[in-house]
Amino acid sequence: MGRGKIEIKKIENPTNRQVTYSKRRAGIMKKAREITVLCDAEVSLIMFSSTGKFSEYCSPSTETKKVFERYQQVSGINLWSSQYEKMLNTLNHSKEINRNLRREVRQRMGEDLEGLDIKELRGLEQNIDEALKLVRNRKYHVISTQTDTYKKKLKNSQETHRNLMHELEIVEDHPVYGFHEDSSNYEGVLALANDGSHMYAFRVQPNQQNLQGTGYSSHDLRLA
Amino acid sequence: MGRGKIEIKKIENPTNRQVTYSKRRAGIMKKAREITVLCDAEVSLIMFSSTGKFSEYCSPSTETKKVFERYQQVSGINLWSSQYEKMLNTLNHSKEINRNLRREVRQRMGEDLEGLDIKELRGLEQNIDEALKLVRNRKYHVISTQTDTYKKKLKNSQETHRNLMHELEIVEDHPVYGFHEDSSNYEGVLALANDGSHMYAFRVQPNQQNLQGTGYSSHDLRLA
DNA sequence: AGCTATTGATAACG
DNA sequence: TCGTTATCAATAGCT
Repeated sequence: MGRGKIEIKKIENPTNRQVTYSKRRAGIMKKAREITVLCDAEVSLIMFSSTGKFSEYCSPSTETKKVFERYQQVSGINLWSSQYEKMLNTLNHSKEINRNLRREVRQRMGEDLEGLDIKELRGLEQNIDEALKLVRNRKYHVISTQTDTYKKKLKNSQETHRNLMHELEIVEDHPVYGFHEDSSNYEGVLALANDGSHMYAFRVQPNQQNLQGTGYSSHDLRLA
Repeated sequence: MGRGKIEIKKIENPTNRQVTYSKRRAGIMKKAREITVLCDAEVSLIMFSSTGKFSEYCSPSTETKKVFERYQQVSGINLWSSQYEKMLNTLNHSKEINRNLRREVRQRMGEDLEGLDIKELRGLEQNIDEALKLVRNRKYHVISTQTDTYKKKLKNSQETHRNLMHELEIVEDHPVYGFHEDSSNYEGVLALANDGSHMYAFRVQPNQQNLQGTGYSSHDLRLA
């Protein structure tokens, strides 16, 4: 079709090639459009010219993406194997780390110890023992900091109150009236710090409860 | 082109439609082949007939998969977002769990305690204390089991030896000669169980050393 | 599937 | 890139 038959082989003249590409691209696009309409077909056509210019046609009822998915189903070719498998590996890796971390946590809680030999048990014991000391120290540190704060607050409040009394010229001897609530709070902290009888589930990550299989409270793990 | 012009709209007669599809499919395939050769282009053409029959053409130099990848790059459309994003979510989720587990482990080692209040510290302390007891119990259990085994072995060996002596009619009084090695092993176990001075890194998952950031030994974590 | 009259696509040129 | 046109190619309708 044209002013003369042409051989089907690469057009060496780049200008001619580009012109021919444009014309034939239009033609093939039209054909694609026609076949989709006439024959109710689903078509995806993607073209890159030799200069890298990209064009596509896709039947209106669908998307290129959908066609690809269907293509994948029919052809059995996994289009995203490279990306997908990479990620799958990463995921499996992450899950394995997860399993191991969970096991470590359980062992640090005194569970799942069957697989450990004496050496490991001794290591674990020492390690936990040290951890206990560290946690105790930290607790005492926090407690003392907090009691100091309360003491200061109390002192300040008392002074403020006393000054207030003076200013109001009520010089009767009501020693620290009005501070009952504060001082009870202060005692509450001490009680909290020393009372070891109240058992509750220690939960390091309270926001984790909805995640699959990751209630981290000691209680949960002990029951699992 | 044909014995008469036709309107470009769906052919209602299914037989006709199928015939036209076949003919035009051949035509468009040929066009695709021609443009790839003539213009040195890269082409992917995928078609599904109304009956679901699948055909494809792809320029010889490449693969449909490659074309898709290039398409994705150029169009900016993430073709496998559904699959991919799902997995990405799972991965991120897994990583978050991981982070939290790591934190839990660190806290159970007495690190990273700054974020915990008194209540939580007390919970952690109690929890670790209990874990310590459990680990100790387990250790003693293993030790006693192992010493029992050694005792039995020793006894058996002595008896065997004695019988042997008898059979060889060497009736001189060499009490348990030949058992020096065994009994020293037995003592080694006890020494191992009671010697608390020898510091070494407890490593729950020795096979994890190559995984990113997951040397689980107490030593590693303490230095991290 | 073939055939062929007819329309459609396009190569060459302006 | 665009229009024209002579020519070849595709195909609609029929067998």
